[in-house]
Amino acid sequence: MDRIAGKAHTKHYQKGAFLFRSQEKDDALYIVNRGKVRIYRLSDSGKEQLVRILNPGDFTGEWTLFNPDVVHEEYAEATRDTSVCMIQQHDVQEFLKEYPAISLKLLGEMSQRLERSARQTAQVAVESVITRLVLFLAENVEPEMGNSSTITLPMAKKDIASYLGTTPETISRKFGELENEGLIQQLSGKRIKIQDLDDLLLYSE
Amino acid sequence: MDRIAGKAHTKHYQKGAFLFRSQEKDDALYIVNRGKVRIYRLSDSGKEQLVRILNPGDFTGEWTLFNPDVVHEEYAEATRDTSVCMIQQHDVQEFLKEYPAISLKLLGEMSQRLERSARQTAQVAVESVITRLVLFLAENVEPEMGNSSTITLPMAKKDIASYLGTTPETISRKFGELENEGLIQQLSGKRIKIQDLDDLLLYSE
DNA sequence: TACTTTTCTTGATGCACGTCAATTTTTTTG
DNA sequence: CAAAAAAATTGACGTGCATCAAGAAAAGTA
Repeated sequence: MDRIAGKAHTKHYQKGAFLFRSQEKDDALYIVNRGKVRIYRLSDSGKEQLVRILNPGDFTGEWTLFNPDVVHEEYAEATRDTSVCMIQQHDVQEFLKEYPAISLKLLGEMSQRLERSARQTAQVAVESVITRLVLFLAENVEPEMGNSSTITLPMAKKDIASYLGTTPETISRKFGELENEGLIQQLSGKRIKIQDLDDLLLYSE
Repeated sequence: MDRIAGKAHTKHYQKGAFLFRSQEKDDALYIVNRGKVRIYRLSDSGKEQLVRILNPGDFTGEWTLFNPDVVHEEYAEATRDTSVCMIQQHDVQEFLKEYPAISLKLLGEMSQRLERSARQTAQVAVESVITRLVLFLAENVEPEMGNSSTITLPMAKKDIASYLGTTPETISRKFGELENEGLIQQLSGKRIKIQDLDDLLLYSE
């Protein structure tokens, strides 16, 4: 750990700053220390698709690690003041060779991400917006007592829209629909009360 | 290599047989030797989404390797007579610990797959069908002389439809559209002639 | 606390694409 | 090669959701 710490740089980003933008990534692994980072892609037509949100402890940059000199097109934007820990590609490679156990951990994380991504694709491809939204909510309930619980949305609704491959307008309407059906209640400050999770999940015609 | 070969089993599947189905996967790594395997998912509503097609040399099963006892929901079906090489999870772990270089290779492969998957999600989410189809074609041209080339579709149109998150009917129509525009020609036997790749790529309103 | 900016909501309208159904073409199989 | 099965095509029709626009609410800032 000490050795790693020795090689790592800490870097601060103000809200709105980019850790990197499409194509101009310097080959490093980024580990979020504090703050929040949106990772998204831009389509040809200029619409953005949210890929993932990085919270403290999460990392990104693995792509350039193992496939340097192949560019890819993600944007990483700090959505609030953020500090990250950067380790250069070269150094990471060293550590991985020296401590194989880290590779195994990494492989575990990567396969989880791959799983999520595949599920995400499948959902966007074949499920209706309301179904995607319900599944999204279900994924974000903190397991609590009983079947009713309240959750705090992990991101703004416009980001949920982007994540689910739809528009803010539609998301707004679908939330309304769920509320009308008595399945959820929209409280203040991104908090949602779910009356009954099973009922909610059943509501996907 | 010898050591690995010693642990590996070879297994044959007839066309239509499943290497594994959702949830009932035995913890092993599958490497395709001969034949072709469709990996897909089933949505709640029963529609399938093609995730990937395995050709000789490709592998799957990494998920259970690093996240055993977590089920996930992919189906792997041999679309023709296929032989695969199976290595038990336990043995793979051993090899990885012993030969760290393999982990690095694996990580490279995984990050490529992750990249593809993320791109796939983004495309399905925000691009129109015709754009997705064009991009799909562009990804499958073998780099050839000049700007015009012919490609052989790597899968049936119905599979392309499933892969791109749409229906066979729509795919059929979009191919027709592209042909009417003089951008491609549909030859016999899954062969497509692309007049000019740049023009094709420009055609995505 | 007032001001600015961002996010969210709501309505009206249109189209891309899914669905159902029927036919044709291609592939598979004995 | 003929018969059967699977895949592809074509038409008619309906709808889920995007889009544009404009106002309301919330969050951020001074």
